[in-house]
Amino acid sequence: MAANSKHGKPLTIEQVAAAAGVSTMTVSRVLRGTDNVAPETREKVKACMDELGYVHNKIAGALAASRGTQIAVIVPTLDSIVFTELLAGIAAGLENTVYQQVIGISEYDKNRELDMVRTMMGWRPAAFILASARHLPKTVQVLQSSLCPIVEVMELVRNPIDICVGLDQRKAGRVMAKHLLDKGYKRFAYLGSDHSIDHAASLRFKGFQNEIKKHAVDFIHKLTVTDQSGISLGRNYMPQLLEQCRDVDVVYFSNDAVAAGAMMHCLAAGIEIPNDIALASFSGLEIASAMPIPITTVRSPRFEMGKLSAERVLARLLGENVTRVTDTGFELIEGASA
Amino acid sequence: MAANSKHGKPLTIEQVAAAAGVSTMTVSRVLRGTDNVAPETREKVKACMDELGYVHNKIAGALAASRGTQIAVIVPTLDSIVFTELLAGIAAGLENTVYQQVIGISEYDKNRELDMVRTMMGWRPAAFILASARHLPKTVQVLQSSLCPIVEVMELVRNPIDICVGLDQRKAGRVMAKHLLDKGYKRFAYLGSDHSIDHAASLRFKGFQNEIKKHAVDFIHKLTVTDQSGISLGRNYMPQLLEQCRDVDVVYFSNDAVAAGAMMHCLAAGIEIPNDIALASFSGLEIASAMPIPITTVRSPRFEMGKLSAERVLARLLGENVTRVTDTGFELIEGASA
DNA sequence: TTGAAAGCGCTAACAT
DNA sequence: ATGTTAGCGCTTTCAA
Repeated sequence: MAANSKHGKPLTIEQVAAAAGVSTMTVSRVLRGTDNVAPETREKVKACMDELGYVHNKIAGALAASRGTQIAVIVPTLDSIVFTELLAGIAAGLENTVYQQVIGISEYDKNRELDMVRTMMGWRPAAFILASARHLPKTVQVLQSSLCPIVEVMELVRNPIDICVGLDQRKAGRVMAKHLLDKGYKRFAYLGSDHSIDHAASLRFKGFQNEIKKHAVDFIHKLTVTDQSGISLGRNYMPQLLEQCRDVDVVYFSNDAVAAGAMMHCLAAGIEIPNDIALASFSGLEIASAMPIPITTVRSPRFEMGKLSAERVLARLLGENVTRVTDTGFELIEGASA
Repeated sequence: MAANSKHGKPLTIEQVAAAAGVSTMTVSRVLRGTDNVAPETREKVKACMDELGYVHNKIAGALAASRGTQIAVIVPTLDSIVFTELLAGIAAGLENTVYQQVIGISEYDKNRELDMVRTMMGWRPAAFILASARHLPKTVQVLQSSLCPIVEVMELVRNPIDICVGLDQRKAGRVMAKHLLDKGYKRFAYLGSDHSIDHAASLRFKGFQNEIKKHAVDFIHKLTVTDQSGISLGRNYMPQLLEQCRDVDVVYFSNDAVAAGAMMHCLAAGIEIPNDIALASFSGLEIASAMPIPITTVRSPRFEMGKLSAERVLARLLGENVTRVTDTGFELIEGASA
């Protein structure tokens, strides 16, 4: 029977030590699985911990060892599968280590990001992983002062604060533009969330635009809105886009959720894809391939990026030398929408 | 200029105190915004903290105060918007308090949930919020020994461990069944993820089934699969369902993502909704209303449940008396799919 | 309004 | 293989 803390206060190592007839240090060793403890002693201590229902106090542990086991992760939102898959990747990379991720949401707001960094820093995390590459100068300064590994993930940058794992967003735009040009499309439009919100999307836009400009064409229309990015954005603004420019061949979207929403409108309105209009996008989400007409898109390896970020962090924490910038690449997925 | 820790180790309160010419206690008071500190002293200390780039060490703080400011939240997955909206609600409820949520993912696995609870308990959280109502007995025991507020959210239960905020899942099923019966549907089928995985979905199924049985009908077919719940599940298994029973009027789904996937198949296959077949579901997700034919569904108030959970926790932490069980209700949303 | 002393529960570093 | 000692950086409690 567990005789755990009905006494008001949680148990301490000392009580376990007393019960097992050993010193607190021995219990501490068993707890951390370190050093050499005699197998029988270990078993005895473990039995006592079980019976008493003792739970290791990591607050005291982290203070004494002056290092934590939390990895602070900041993502812009959890509303996009892109970031939840990233988190799943990080979790996978951290599996079977002493480290755990602690998630913060910045809501695409740089000031909030700074607040989050400060708050999390209070818990003295072992490392930071940020799913963005644009920060306030102050944020960078605070991060650097922590002297711990810092990963910027998703977007490839030349001069990361510390470590970068990402893909070349401009190139993703270029590649899609090239693909569409090769297919003979000439009259392009763009629909997406506001570029000041989603920096990666704006880089893709620029990459795309640069490519088509090489062929002496430009977007004949660009509609960006400050609504929350997602299916509804595409569903709600596609009619407006089509009204504003009837002579479009193909629409490029900021991401698959928006493209899916736009396709919903087309299906509802009897607009034929890709005959009346073609659609192309970025992300490689489940929904893109599940649509009645699979969406032509570019898949970003979110899970892999998350896993790699975690691995970089672990390597660094072990004192290993680590590749500072990793281009994870991406994959063009040809659907039937273009 | 910030002269922060280039010295290797992070700054301590002591160094701030020295710089400001006060005791560490005074700095501590400023840090926590408690007690009475002379306004001028406060300003002076704050200025020093800013200049030095000091970040409050919450590990030491939590240890000394023997109480943490983290709220442990465990959700089954982040792959469903249902849970990310719940988290957003919790975050909203915690806004402008000293508390922050720490998120854990159980992956619908009760053993993992126990592990998570134990791990999180190590950080001595101020409270637990669990987005499920079924736990291992050991999990319940460990939770109870923590003596802190425990909220079970999403599913309404009679005898919660401590506090419950949720909706009556059976009733949600019943209400939809009634709605469909009223519309004259008679031949029902079901498609969803395996009931051993998603307990709430199985309750809705049972509620639905009980209601139709009152009218002397039962599901003519039920297809449950262990694939990960989502759009793909509906998209991939709808053909199989239709093949196995061609004479169905209406299909009830475990949730909107599955229903949306199924509708994708129908659209692709030229099956007319709701004439050839009607679809009905549960969740009230963005995608349900964005489909070319909006899906008839039942909306669960995820955000509100999250917010309320946080509020209950805060009230309890303030020593207030708290309603133990709250039925948040739900809303039938009539689309065009049934 | 401010300060001094005594821990919070654990672990590093050094014995033995 | 196990124990002893001295903190980790903060807050509590009590005093001034």
